[in-house]
Amino acid sequence: MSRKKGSTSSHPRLPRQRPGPLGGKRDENRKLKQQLLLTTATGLFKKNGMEAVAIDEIVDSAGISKGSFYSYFEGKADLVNVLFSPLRLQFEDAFQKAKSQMNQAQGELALFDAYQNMATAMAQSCLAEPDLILIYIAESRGAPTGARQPILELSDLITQNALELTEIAQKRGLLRPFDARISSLAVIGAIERLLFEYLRGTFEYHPIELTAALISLVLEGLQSEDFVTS
Amino acid sequence: MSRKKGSTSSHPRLPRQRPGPLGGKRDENRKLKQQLLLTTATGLFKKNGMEAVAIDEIVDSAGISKGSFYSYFEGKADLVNVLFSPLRLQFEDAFQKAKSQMNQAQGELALFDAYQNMATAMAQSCLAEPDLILIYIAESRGAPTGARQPILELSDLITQNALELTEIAQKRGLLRPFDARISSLAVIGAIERLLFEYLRGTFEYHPIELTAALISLVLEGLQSEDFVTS
Amino acid sequence: MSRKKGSTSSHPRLPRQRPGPLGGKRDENRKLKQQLLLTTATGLFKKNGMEAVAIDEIVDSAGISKGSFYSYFEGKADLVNVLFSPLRLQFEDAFQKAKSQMNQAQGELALFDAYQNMATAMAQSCLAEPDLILIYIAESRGAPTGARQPILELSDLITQNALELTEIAQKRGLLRPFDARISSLAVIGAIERLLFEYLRGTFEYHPIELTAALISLVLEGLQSEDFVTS
Amino acid sequence: MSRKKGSTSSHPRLPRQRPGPLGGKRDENRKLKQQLLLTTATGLFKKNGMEAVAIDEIVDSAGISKGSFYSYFEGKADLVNVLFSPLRLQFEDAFQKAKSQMNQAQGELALFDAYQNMATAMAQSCLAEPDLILIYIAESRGAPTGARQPILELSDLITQNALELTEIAQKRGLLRPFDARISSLAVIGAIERLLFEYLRGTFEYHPIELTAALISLVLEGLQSEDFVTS
DNA sequence: CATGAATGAGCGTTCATTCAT
DNA sequence: TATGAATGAACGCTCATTCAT
Repeated sequence: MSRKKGSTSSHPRLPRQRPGPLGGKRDENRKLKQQLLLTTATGLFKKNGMEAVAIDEIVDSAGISKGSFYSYFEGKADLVNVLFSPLRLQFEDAFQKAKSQMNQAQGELALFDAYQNMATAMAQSCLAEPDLILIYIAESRGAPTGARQPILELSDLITQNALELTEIAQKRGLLRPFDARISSLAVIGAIERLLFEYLRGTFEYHPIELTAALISLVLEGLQSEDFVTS
Repeated sequence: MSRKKGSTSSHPRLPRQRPGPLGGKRDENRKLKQQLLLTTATGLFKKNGMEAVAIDEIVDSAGISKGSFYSYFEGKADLVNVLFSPLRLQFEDAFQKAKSQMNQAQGELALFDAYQNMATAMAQSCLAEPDLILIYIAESRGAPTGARQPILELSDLITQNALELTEIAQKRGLLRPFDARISSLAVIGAIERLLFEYLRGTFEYHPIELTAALISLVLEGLQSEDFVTS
Repeated sequence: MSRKKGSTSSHPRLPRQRPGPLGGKRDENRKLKQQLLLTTATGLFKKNGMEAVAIDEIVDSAGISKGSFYSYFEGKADLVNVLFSPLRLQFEDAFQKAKSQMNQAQGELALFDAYQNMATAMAQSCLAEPDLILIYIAESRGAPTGARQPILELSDLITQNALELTEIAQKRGLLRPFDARISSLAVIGAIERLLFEYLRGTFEYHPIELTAALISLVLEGLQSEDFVTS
Repeated sequence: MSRKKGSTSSHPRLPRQRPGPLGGKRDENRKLKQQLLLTTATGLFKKNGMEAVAIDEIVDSAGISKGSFYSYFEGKADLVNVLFSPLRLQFEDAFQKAKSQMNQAQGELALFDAYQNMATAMAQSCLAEPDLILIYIAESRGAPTGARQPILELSDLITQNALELTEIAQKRGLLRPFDARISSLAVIGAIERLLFEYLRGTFEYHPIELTAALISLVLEGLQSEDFVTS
């Protein structure tokens, strides 16, 4: 008979709650190991792709037992979820702030500032976790496997918010009224591809120039008149 | 070996040649079944992703035995190769024609025409085989599995030729001398993403407008001054 | 990649190390099961030949799951390797000792002793693991499959060392200077065939008499003058 | 419904009888193709071992259809049977002749002659079909697969007759009364191993010297007094 | 609690044999 | 009659997940 911690969770399969007091030594150890698994998985996902990485590979590389893995994560999908959660929160936050700033902004300058702030925040997130971004870009168009779901959700989040921001910008006269779905998707596609090559190292570019190009893509998008003159 | 006879024999066991006369009933049947397998696989790849689709799934769906599969294709990788070969040839052809036309073109008009022709040819290829394009876009950033190789090669082909064309266009004064790698990647990224959403059906757009947008992306790229004025 | 992930990962997935303490229950159990698999495989190999025995057969006979098999061995070839390693070591050892003893031996008596010791050691090895010897003899001329490699290496080891020993014995005047390759191969061939029939049970011989015959083959080989007087 | 030749065979699975008149063009063609299959198979068996050679490989190499193969042979086992039949007949014949000659021989010289004749006949058979002999030696200790049965039977034939001949020779005083089973097996083992290495080409020996050694093995065996003086 | 041994369905691939054409 | 397409049971091997210790 398997001993079960009296826990607040009614879900029998969830990872057990931390055992010791919050912040205690056990809790800390738990977090360290979990982090180690996340980092190891990130490296392997980057190198071999998410589907090709077996849990055995992760735990062996991390020097942690497989049993432990399942006490930290429900499975691969959960690990990926945990892996991308912070990024997702940061992006959600950046989008929310941008939207509210834009709605409150009075002049064109304030609108630009809102974009600028958002772009900066996101760029920082990206550069802080380049491997994660690389994995995201590589996997975000893949088939909706269980493990890929968090990534697809992140992709949807980005797509949806980029669209909304574009629409706001158009309403506010910042961008010309070109079809917002098309222009937002084009901008996202362009950025992702550039980042992809940059982060893979295909591309030994001066980050500054690349950043400039990316920011200009975000800020000005495909607003030029030329774009619509087919 | 891979189950695989651990033998030194390099016998390739290539798909057998037709037995009957070249246009005979058997030959025709063979082609029909091969086509059936390709079509079935395409549908499954589209829905579930290439890696997730087992040979069993393909042959069951097609109502063909597993053994037969291996008389039509050498394996999964070969099937994918056969699947994408025509597309690849069409793209290679379009790129070659565009490059030679551009090198021979005298005026700006002729240059535009070359682009236009290429874009039209490619658009036709894409719209003729939407599922293939969808699979391509979904898989083209995945890890280099054996089966994925033809797709990655196609991706490289596109990337490389887009770069060369951009450079030619810049030399010929058609595009402003912005970094060709950045602008070609951005254009490809934008196009692929738009096609992706369009072909998935996320996006119920008038094909005409989308085509116009895509062609304008190809033709004018990110040439606007605004783009570089960060 | 036989079924085999077509991946660049070279992760070896070696049999896991014991988890508990070195002499603990788990460690012991591990060894017992590994031994069980080896013994079961030996029995099946003996009866049906190495190639004809499927992993399924081994694990079913042993009452162990297929997955477990691969935690004990890397594959069929590895199992065979592990199976024959001790024998190989014993033979290597016996050959080395014989060679060094013979090189140091002063009189003919000492030379004979060296042979005698080697023959005795080998005879003990053979009689301790009759099934292994039987498998070795049955397979040692087979095609070089992956799984058969350890056996072919053992065969080469024996052939090579028998030749060297014969040459030493000739140099030392123990054997007449007949072509060493021919006489060593003839001796090996004779011994193997005798052992083969004896171990199969075709042959209900007094082991003592057989042993005497074998030792005399080793010791005196084909040294008689008659042998070369065609 | 499969058309069945009215044939004398009551076995429904046997290869059909030749269609045209005996010796007619069809019959000749049949024999040529059958011979081609046999030759091709021999080459492949020699290179890769009998078990590893698939019927596909044989028919592809021979440029004959698989369907035809099964009209010439019942299967792999039957092919092997047909392949070794002539050799078997030659050996049976040589043994029979030797036995009757020896039983009728009056002096020691006549006995020697009988041996000599037999050895010569067999040597000719061996040198006429070296690949067959190589296959025989490589496979004759393998597990009794269906396809290997004719080879094992040939091996038994040789073993049994060698024993009988040895016993006759001992009775007639030609060989010393050492255990006939042991000495006959030792001789066979020695010969087979020497032939094996010679035919593989491991061994670039003057055939004349090798033949001399082989004949002396056959003729004088292990008759020396030394052999039994353990 | 941590550990890794156990499980077994699943994968890509092979092959002897049958049979429609 | 000759052909090779079709079949499907095997094979060697993998892996996410469970659970006894």
